[in-house]
Amino acid sequence: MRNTTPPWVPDAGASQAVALEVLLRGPISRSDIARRLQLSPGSLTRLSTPLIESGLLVEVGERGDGRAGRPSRPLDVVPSSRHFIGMKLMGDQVLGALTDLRADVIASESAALESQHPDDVVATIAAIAARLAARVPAVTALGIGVGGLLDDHGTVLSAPFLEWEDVPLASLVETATGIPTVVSNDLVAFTEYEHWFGAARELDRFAVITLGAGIGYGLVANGAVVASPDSGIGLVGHWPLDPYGPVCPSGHRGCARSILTQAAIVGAVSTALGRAVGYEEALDLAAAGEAAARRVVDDAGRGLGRLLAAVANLTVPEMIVLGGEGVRLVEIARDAVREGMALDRDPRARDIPLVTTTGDNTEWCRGAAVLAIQAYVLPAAR
Amino acid sequence: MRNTTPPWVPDAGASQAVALEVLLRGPISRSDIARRLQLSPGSLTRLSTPLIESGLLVEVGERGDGRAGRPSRPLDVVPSSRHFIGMKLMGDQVLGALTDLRADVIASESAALESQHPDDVVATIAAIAARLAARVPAVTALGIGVGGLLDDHGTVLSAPFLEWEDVPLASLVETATGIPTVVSNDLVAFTEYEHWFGAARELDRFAVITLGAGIGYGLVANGAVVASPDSGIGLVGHWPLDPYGPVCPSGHRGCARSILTQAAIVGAVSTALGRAVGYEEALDLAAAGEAAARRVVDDAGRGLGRLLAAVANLTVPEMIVLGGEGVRLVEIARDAVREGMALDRDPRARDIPLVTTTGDNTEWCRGAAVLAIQAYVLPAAR
DNA sequence: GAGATTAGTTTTGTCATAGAAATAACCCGA
DNA sequence: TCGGGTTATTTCTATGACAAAACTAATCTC
Repeated sequence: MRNTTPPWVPDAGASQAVALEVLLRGPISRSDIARRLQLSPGSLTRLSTPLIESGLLVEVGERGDGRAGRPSRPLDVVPSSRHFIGMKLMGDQVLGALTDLRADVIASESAALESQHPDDVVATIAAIAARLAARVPAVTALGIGVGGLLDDHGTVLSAPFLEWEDVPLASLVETATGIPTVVSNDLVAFTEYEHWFGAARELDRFAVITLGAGIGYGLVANGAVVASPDSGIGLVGHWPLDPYGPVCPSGHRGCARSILTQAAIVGAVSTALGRAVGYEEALDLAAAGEAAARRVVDDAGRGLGRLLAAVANLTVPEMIVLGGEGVRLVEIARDAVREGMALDRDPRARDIPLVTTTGDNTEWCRGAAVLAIQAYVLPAAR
Repeated sequence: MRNTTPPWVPDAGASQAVALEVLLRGPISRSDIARRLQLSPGSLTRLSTPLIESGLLVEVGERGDGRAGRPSRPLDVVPSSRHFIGMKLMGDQVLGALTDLRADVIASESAALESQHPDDVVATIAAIAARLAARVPAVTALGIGVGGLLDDHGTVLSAPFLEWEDVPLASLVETATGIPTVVSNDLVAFTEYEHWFGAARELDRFAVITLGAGIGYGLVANGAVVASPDSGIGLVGHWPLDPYGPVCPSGHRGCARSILTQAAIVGAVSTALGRAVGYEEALDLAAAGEAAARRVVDDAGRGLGRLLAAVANLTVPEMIVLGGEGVRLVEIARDAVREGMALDRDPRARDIPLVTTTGDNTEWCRGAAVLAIQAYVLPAAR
């Protein structure tokens, strides 16, 4: 299984920029691109023609939007001209998705892990990749999101949920599959997805919070993801939200993990009701007005609101994207979230739009696919 | 008094980039610039020669640093080739400083405000500017830092400490002085200074916290200041630091303003001792081991530490710069600061260097001067 | 003093770009 | 229906910024 896809653009430089502009800003006319990139109209003809001839771009239906003048002939990428695979590595299973050039999911697969040994994990990854790759002529690149600490070369420095240390995952997978592979932090991947193709597309500043087994956080400022070697530690997990709240395993009182995680909510509601309930059931009960569940969910919502206020105060985002498997909490406890947010927020400060994603599990895979797309599309940084 | 300075560089583009590189990275050899800007050595000769001939750059003493090969002839800007004025506008007075191209202070002046009426304030500003400008052949640009909300064109939208709303300060001052004027938020200015010429020079990510009458905050991420229309509200002022702390005027318990400001510390120590003490005296008492002062100062230090932890967790900075008139608190309560920071920080997360500035009042002026320098030096953004 | 090494200059050819003018394709009102 | 206004795109050409390569310069090492 070899990578047979043609290169992204024949040459680097302005061609790259034009292609990237079309990839990111969807159908866009030559003149708009010229304005954005500060190029002359003539240059745009010269640059776009070979990209169209190579099959990467196409002219899509004219846009006669009622204005005077010759209608523009917007350009768009052919999403299906390249395919990518994005995977999310979890403690007990691997999720994978086959996507196009815009990270839209074409097919998805998953498989349970037999063990957490790197060899088994790589074999599982390769098996999923093979099944997904069989559906298309070629897969250009593969991205894997891992919750943990990583270096820049795709080595997992530390992933507690797998009990891994210093596993060169990218090169192992690349060898096993023959597909160029990038590995990065799952939250960085998720954030990149929102940045390139998701709800925060085109925004210069936004934050991401995910709810689920843990609390995830990602940040984009000045048009790029803010990442550091510490990304992956989960720095907001023990954020103090409620001085009178429950105690978490590390001994913090009322920290984000003790209030906001699925386990915390399930535990609190189960204890209150004297029977085991699931996460969705807990939210359903709260929505139906059951007093104990309502209280737990509202406390969580208020805590989330305070966390959002903290993020908003320190990073002045234009939007906050909420995601993760547990994101329905935001919907059920929307008033409490707003209330908690108002507590720590100056009334003069502008309202930050809160956007929730579907909470679908393939979200993580799309994020990982974006990593692969970026590795293919972006000028190689040396 | 007219602006007679020559333009920054004859043409835009690569020349700009070379000049900027030299301005920001101090003495630097042609070959280093070529590497940084991805230009060929030949291009560097071509680009640097006219800049040297125009008097902007000079070759400074050779650097034979023991390595083999021909020694480099580092280039540097001539700081005294251009002069700027930076001002800090306060409720009762105006501070001004005359600086060179690197925002180093040549002379400083201050004057009390007769009233807060815009006409009086502008007259005071113009008087200081005239006295400073008399010391040099020409002043290229003038920058003013204001604590409050501003728009992009130098209009003060809201400055509570002056009771101003919608005052077009930049154009008023420009008319009164004849010097091109920019007005911006004082914290943005301070942050730009640290970014361009201060302790955080060259860093890609850092945060700034200032202590004084209020608590200031600034952020640089991905190599640029993160600013929003909300910059200037003072969003960290009511950050919750201590659930059992004192109550601030807005009714928040244990918020940053109620613990960290000079007024809060002075008030707490004075109450405890039953007599009025000043800020420096309160810190002196704490340093000398006086129990009540020690306790107040340590509480403040711990609170500051928790604020720093919050900033560090959400913005993953490479450094935090601490400044403002009250910055000596950090020195006196260093252990408490570290302790507070450790409370909310994952032990696996890397240590963030804390750097304190002098707390000198001209710091704010240098920041404002950097605004003027940037307005002159940066390619005009359209 | 020869060779290695790094810095900077000169020279030359290429190619990307802007600029201008032409063409295309629409709208609108007469 | 036709011509004028308007915007998009193309064609053509001249400029000039750039890289590449060869060369000079100035040091260190052996």
